[in-house]
Amino acid sequence: MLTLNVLRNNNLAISSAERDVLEKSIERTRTLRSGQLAVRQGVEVEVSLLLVDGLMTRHIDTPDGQRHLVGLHVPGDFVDLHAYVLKKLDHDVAALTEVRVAVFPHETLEAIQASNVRLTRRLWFVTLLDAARERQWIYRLASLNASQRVAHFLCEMNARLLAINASDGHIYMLPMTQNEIGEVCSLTNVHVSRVLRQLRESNLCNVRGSRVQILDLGALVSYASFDPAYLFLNAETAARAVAT
Amino acid sequence: MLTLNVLRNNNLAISSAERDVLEKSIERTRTLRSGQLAVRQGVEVEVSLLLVDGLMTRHIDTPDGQRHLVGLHVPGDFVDLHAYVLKKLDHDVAALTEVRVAVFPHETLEAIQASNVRLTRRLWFVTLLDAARERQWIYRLASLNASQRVAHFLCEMNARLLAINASDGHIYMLPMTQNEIGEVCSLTNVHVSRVLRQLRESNLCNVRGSRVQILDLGALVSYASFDPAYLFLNAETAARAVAT
DNA sequence: CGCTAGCTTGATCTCACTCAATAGCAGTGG
DNA sequence: CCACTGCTATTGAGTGAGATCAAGCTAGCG
Repeated sequence: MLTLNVLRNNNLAISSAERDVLEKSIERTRTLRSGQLAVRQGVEVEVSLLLVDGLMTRHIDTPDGQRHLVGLHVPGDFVDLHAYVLKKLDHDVAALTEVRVAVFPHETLEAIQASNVRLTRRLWFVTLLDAARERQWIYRLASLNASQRVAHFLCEMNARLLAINASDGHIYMLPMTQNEIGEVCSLTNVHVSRVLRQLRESNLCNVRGSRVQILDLGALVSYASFDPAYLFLNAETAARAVAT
Repeated sequence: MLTLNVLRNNNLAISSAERDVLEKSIERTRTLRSGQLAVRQGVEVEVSLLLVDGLMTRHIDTPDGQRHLVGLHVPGDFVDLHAYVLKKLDHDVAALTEVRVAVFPHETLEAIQASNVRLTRRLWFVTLLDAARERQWIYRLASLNASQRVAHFLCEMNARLLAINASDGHIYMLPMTQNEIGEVCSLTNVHVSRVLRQLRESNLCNVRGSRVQILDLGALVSYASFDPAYLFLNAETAARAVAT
């Protein structure tokens, strides 16, 4: 009963009975070291992974060896549930930090789909939640400037970590290098450094190493035009994600 | 039996029996005029729409009145099937041209989900196909320069229109203004104009008004780093999408 | 102690934006 | 028939945000 504790305090409307069903579907847990690839683009897979601890990325490699993040996962997220349906993914999945994942064989997911309409809908829902976040990432790249993008990303992570009690609303740990933040926001590490200084000097937030401290959440949210609707949080969490 | 003819020649592995089931789920068809909003962000909906004819957009409005496309739909696409699961969307859906859509009440989709596991999986699949395209749009914005982005977009549309026999592999109609292409690629209309000229002068493709003529598909694909894997086309269509 | 990875800061450059002017074309009405 | 309006596309000139290149700096760690 311990593995899926992370699903207890989140915003998914999953009942404890359903959590038990999922818990029973876990074949085993795995640990991946930082940087390790979990799923490679184009390779057929037969299991899906739920992230229990750490951070994982979805990223697309470019021909010139760069990579770009198209998703970032926190504990409680299925990192590749869409592989249950797509079978082959259009992107890589990798561990950003050392992580622990729960392994769900697709056979057991098929059993759930055949027997439990409501839980199936919840699983479908979380795959579409990923999609909603991806759309917002498009918006972020298309409409915001460098510092707004970083601010928006920091707001998103704050909101998502709030939902799993990994942020107190103002301070959270984000074990990412400035280079990796750049891979999210499509900026060079050099410019991320400048942007973080600017956000610090504007008294919006203070990012030092892995520690993110939001100094003025309301101002940061407004600066980044952050609206957490796309995260489908419960009302209380959504409120905390935008103001004190 | 006419409405869903568009599903006949595409890449979805939907049997004719399943197409019949879908056909019977159509409550009615609607016509929307160019520019008309079909779904507004945040408003609960009870039907989903399948695009039968014309082009539709998914877009996010910015606070300053700009809009950015996060998706573009061609005939045969469900434009908001994800609303069946999410209930409220995180973005708007609008008609780009005059369009005809088939209306699927969510009740009938629920009936399908309760009774037809395989078809449900196909529906889930197409919602995830949208997500795969959205990820590629992130990649496009993050990794490609202006002319590569436009080239990539033109390759994508060629591939998708090939799948529904609306492109012969080199020439297709794309009723979009340069401003709208800019909303896809995050460029100003002025720069889109320059980019199209550049692509024309490089003998890659010739875009005039609504007519797109690809002069050298192999070169265009290579220039844009276009790999159609994310579209999950059948092998034959995928091959035609990248070369003669 | 030296090595390496990550961060910081400065100088320069460039791609795409902004502003602005012009042309083409369709529709509309006198 | 032409004049007028509005939308779309084109082209030029100037500007700026963020990239690139390069040099130090800091801190953890064998």
